[in-house]
Amino acid sequence: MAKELTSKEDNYSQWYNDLVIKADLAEYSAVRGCMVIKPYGYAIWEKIQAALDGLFKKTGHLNVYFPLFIPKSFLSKEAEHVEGFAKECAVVTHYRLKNDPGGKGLIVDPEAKLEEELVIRPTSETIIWNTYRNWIQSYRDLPILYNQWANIVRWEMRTRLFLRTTEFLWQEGHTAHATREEAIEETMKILEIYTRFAEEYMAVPVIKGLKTESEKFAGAVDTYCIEALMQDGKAIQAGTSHFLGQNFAKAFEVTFTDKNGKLDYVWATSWGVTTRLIGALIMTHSDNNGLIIPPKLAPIHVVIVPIYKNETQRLQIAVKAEQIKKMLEEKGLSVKFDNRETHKPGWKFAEYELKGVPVRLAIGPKDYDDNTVEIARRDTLEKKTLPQEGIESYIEDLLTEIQQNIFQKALAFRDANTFKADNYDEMKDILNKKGGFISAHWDGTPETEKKINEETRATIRCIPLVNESSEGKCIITGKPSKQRVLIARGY
RNA sequence: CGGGGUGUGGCGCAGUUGGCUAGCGCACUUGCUUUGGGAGCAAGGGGUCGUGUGUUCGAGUCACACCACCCCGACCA
Repeated sequence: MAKELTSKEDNYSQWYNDLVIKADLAEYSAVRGCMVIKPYGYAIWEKIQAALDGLFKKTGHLNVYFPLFIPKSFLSKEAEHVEGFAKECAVVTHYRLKNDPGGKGLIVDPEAKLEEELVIRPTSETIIWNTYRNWIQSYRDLPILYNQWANIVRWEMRTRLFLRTTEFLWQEGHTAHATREEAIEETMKILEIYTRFAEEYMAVPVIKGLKTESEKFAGAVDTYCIEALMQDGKAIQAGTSHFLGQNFAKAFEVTFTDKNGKLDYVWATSWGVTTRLIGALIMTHSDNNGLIIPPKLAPIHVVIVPIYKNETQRLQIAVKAEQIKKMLEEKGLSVKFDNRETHKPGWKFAEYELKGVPVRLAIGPKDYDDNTVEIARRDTLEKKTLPQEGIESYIEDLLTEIQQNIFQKALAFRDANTFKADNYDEMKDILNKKGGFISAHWDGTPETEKKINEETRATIRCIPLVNESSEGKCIITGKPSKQRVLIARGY
């Protein structure tokens, strides 16, 4: 009663906003377009970081940290890159404030103007490649496989919690290679890592694909992505991996001597995922009762709620709860025993459902007498009473099952909302009625792509990598097409 | 930047044609009773009504200006 969520069916976008706020993941800050990520939301981000960081390290990547500030001149060195980011850069022009002589607080000191203005990084390719120039002389210095966890600023016109904010957190990998083949291999390797992470940890099924010319990263030769489908039928890009060719090496004069003594430009990749993943996570699984968090990313796996009528029972049950908590922790699970006396059990049940804790245990007087425990799973809302004996292995298995179940559910949803369209009217009809992924033939031209976007507000999300090649005709122009592309309205 | 909307205790809102003491729900504090699906009763604390100027005997209410935020578009992960 205290916290009513707007229902998904009623207003999806409001449901999402309510959920983020009421589950205490994040809130709006005093700064327009920027959010405060609260402990529970940040805990999910930390889980994401830990898992991805492990996958990066296993494949030989190391973490570094580059500055937040980028000299303005760096950005302009790669022509397409400037074009892509110029419109959304925050710029530092001064380095000092002073008291207003008129007595009205602080003003920017006009004496303290920077000789060269600094851009707050919208991405770090330029400063990193400017630095890599000094680190690379020979093929022996390659490859460089670095990543950084950082914050980024892109001055967005319209923002939404986690999905699009002016400042956001991400990881950006920047690698340098001796050959084109090796750089492409790296690009694909990372795409695989992202796919695995999305599906195995986030339980979000994704489509691997290649971005079209007009959708690719400014400065890349090829941009690969993973695309997921949200419950409202809109697509979201969950990660990108770019093959940068020699574009940045040329812009920053990064050359190396190869085995044959020949001078060449270095080959590059960059790749990233952002706090937007949290938005995708929410929109893939959650329901009208609140969040559903996959066990592998849940800050709390199991919550234990005690139920009692008097002090004797409270103490007895607390002892039992602590025992169970300890057994579960020995299995490596994160367990919260909510023994607050300030809230009633019913309140706690609702609260942890809202927060998406995968498993809830309730122990009351009856359970105490019978050596049982009531176990409730968040994904299906099923409740069972089971013996305390062996509960820890049961829960371990249950968490695995929940992880699989929500993935399967999301996969089934995506499959049920992926449609083939063989003409333009059919496509528009699907878009307007239910949304979802539309698989259709496209003649490959930017003009047709633009027309689709302008007339339907949908975009070509990607050219799927796993794709039966099928001859067909472009749904707009009727020109021949060799394969279908994935079209959807997106976030 | 265009269109729409909202600013009133921490949150969500009501407040009539200007009228005397600014109210309701939630949250908060204290006490008692409660505790297996968001408890009940009682008592209490908390407000420059977004800002400024004006009209008026009198402004939360009317006028003008400004500011902030939210939603919908164009841009984007």
